[in-house]
Parts: sequence; C-alpha cells; structure tokens
Amino acid sequence: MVKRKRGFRKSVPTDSTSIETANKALPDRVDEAYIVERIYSAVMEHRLPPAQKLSELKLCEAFGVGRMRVRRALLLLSDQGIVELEANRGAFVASPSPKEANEVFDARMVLEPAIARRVAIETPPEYLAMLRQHISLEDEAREYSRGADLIRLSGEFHVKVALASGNLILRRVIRELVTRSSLIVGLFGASNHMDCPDGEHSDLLCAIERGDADTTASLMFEHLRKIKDGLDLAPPRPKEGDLKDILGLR
Amino acid sequence: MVKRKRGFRKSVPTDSTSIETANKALPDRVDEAYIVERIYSAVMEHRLPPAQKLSELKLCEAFGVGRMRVRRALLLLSDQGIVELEANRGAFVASPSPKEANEVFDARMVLEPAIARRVAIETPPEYLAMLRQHISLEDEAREYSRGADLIRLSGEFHVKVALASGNLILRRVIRELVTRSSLIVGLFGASNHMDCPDGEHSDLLCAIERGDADTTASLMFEHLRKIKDGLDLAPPRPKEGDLKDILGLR
DNA sequence: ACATGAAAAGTTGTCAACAATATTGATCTA
DNA sequence: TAGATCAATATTGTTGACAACTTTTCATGT
Repeated sequence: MVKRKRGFRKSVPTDSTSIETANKALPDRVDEAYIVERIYSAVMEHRLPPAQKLSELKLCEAFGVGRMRVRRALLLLSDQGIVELEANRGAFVASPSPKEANEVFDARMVLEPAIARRVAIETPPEYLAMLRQHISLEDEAREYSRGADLIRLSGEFHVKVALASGNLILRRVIRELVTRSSLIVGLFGASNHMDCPDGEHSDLLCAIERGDADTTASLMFEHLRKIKDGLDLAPPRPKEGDLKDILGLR
Repeated sequence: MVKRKRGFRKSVPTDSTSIETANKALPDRVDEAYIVERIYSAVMEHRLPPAQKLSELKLCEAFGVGRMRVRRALLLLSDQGIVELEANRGAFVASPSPKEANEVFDARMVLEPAIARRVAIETPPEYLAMLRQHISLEDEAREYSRGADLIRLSGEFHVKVALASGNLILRRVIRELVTRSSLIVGLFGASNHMDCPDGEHSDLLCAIERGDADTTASLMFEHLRKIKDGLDLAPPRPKEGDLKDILGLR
C-alpha cells in the first residue's frame, strides 16, 4: 500500500523531467494559479517537452499540495491548450498538430500587429523603459549563449509588448498564444531555429518609440511570419487512428 | 422571408433565478463544457444578472450532476472573468467595475477591427452566407420586438465575424469578451441602450463582402466606440474598502 | 426597541476511501 | 522467440463524509 505523504514541501527529490528544475521556495499558500504559472514557465523554457506526462501524484509531491489543487490546475491548463487531458489516462503537455500550429500563428499574426500598433500610438514611458531593458536582457543572454534564457526571453518580449498596452486582457491573450507557440517551436522548429531573429525585437521597439504605427504593425507581422516560416509544418504527422490509412487497410 | 431553423421554445414557467429558463433536455453526458456553455448563454441573454449567486447545490440540481462537475465549471468560468469566486462564500456572476468594463471594450477595439479586416480580405463564401443569415435573424427579432433574442443576437454577430476568419482561437477570444460585454451592458447600459445600433452590422457586412479592408476595420472600430459611448461608466462605484476614504478617515 | 452575542443552519473547502480504467508483467502456447 | 492471455499493479475518476467558514436566527441584557 502506498501511503500518501502530504505536506512535506521542502527539497523534494526531482528527476530530470520535473517541472521544479529551477528549485524555488514554494510560497506559503500554493493555489491553482501558482501551479499554472509554474507549468507555464516550464513550457516557455522548454523544460517540459510536448507529450510529457504530468502525473497527478508527482505534481502533488512537487508542490506539496493535495490532489484537488493539481487537478484544478490541470483543468485550467487544458482549457488554454497547454495541456491535454485524456480520460482515465491523465494529463500530458500538449503536442499541437501542424494544423493547430498554423492556427496559433495565424491568430498571432492577426492580433499582435494590432496590439503593437496600439502600443506605438500611445504608451506610458515606463513601459518603453521596460521593453528597452528587456531587450538588453536578451542581448546579454545571447552574448553568453544562455540558450534556455534566450528562448524564454524571446517569448516574453511579445508578452511584454502586449502588456505595454496597459491592458491586462490583451496581455493574457498573447501570453496564452506565446506559450503554445513555445510548444510548437519545440516540435516543429527546424535545426537552424531562430526563435526570434536577432535584431528584430530591437527594430520593433525603435518603431514603437518613434510612434510609427504602420511600421510597427508591419514589422510585427513580418517578424511573426519569419518565425512561422522557420517552422517545418509541412507533413501533417499521422495521428493514432490513421495507421489503417497508411497501411491501405481502409 | 426567413426560415427559422430553431424557432419555437416552449415557454415554461420558471423562477427568476434559474439558469434553466429555456428548458432544454439535458444531454446524456453533462460535462464541464456543457455547464459552461449554458451559463455563457444565460449571461448573453441577460437571464443571469451580474452578482447573481450561483449556488453549487442549485446548479447540481439544475444539471443533475455531482458537485465536482459544477465546481470545475465554475473554476473555468472564473478564469474567463464571467464568474467571481469568493473563498468560502461561493460563486457569483461577475459584476465588472467601470475600470474592467473599460478594459474589455478597450481590448475589443484593438482586436475586433483587426479580425474584421482579416475577414474582409479573405473569407470562404459559406461564412458570408452565415453572416447574412444572421443579420436577417436580427432584423426579424427587431421587427417582432423580441428583446431578449435581439440582445443575444447582437452579441453573437461579433462572435460569428470572428468565426468567419476560420480561426477558432480568434472566435474563442472574442466570445469571451462579448460575454463579458453582455454583463457590462447590463450594468452600465443607459436607458436608451442601443446594444448594437440598427443598421451597423449590415453596413459592416457590406464592407466585408466587397473586400474593403480599411473600411471594415474602421466601421468595426466606430461601432464598438458607439456601444461603449452608450454606457455610463462615469462614476467608479466605491468598493468595500473605500469607506474610509469616503468618510475621510485615511 | 435596539444592540450584542451566541447558537443553529446552511454553504463551501478539503480529504480519504472507493470504483473504474489503463498499464505492466508474468505465464502459456504455437 | 514471438505473440497472446490474464492476473497484478498503478493511475485516474467519483463519491460521500467531514471540517471550516459564513450567514441567519434567536435569546439576552441594557
């Protein structure tokens, strides 16, 4: 019989796939939002690969929390397309199909230029400073070849641009899409993957700073198109049930 | 004349707090998504007013479901800003503050013109037909003064425009915002509330049909601005803790 | 009559046991 | 040995009981 040990929340032994790789002290009160947040981060940093099993028990131990909290967090994540729930089989990090990948980038190419345009038109100076600082973080990560950080920062830039609109709803929408994009890049990124080509974030910010709305929107659009074109979405991977088709047994 | 697809609804007397006002046969398998869907609809039709208590027990009875399902549905709804969860007090239909209301319409005025523009540029004909048909439904509801239907249809039009992009992510984003808008209109709508001024949806569709992207985007923007201007967002209602301020006890 | 406070009732939050399903592993057969 | 069959194990899904908290009711004293 397995006895459930609940409540020890310090120095839980974690394997390489653990989402607690970057061990942080857990907050006093771990709620669903916190678990969601941590899984979000792990996905953004490519520490949680697509299709990774997310066992309830392991999550319970990792966060020192009862099963209910974990299940609620997984439900929220599945509602946002970050996690896939399979009945009686459990939760897995989502592995988007090429079709879904297309849809995500399609949505981003519609939404993000509009948001960026708005930011270019009117933005409090403190947000511009934040974006500048972020870009220097990216430069630093690139200089020291800190790949994991660069991946995360590249995504976060887009979230911060949305945040610069001052509208948390827009930030939330983009954050969801950026996180899913992180999974997509992990799956379909070609070997020469430039998640966010070098100078483009800087160019974008320049356009924003000088209030050039049209250029900003178009730079954002092209930027996203470049990322998408860098993916290898051609072969729609067969799904489970398609074996019959492949073997000509229909 | 317009053929009404799903026309008659048996008028069943129900108490005012039931979300099952429009009694439908429950599906065999009621899952979280279904409950969420029904509450969405009830909010869109202004049958569920802001701040309405959503008791777990009553929802369990209404849907013939265990408490777990209801709780999971409420969690999803709260994540989308449709419902507010207060610890140990339960779930209430959200009643957005003027600030939140501003944020919602602000987001819509950024996103929806961009989506509409995209629809104007390229849309499968079947979607255009769907939009035309929808407008005739609106006309019919207006002609027969079926207010509840008109409210719902006015919101649904915006969702369908997003759907016409062929991108379900965009549809989902807009649906969430439209539903929250429904709450906002219920709270702040002036007496002469024109949820969606008469001919504007039709004008918008015309611009879409002739592929005039710029006009489409600008019509959508102005349309939303008009709706927002029709709201009375002036007096930021005091919240709980502000009593001290009011009484000058700070 | 009013305010105060304690008990009662009702609702939500949490947990643990149980049921249902999936996965693993051992055994058997051709 | 490869494959199939079936028991053993592990994981997830569900339910009901109980704890924690809030709201209501009611008794008491001024």
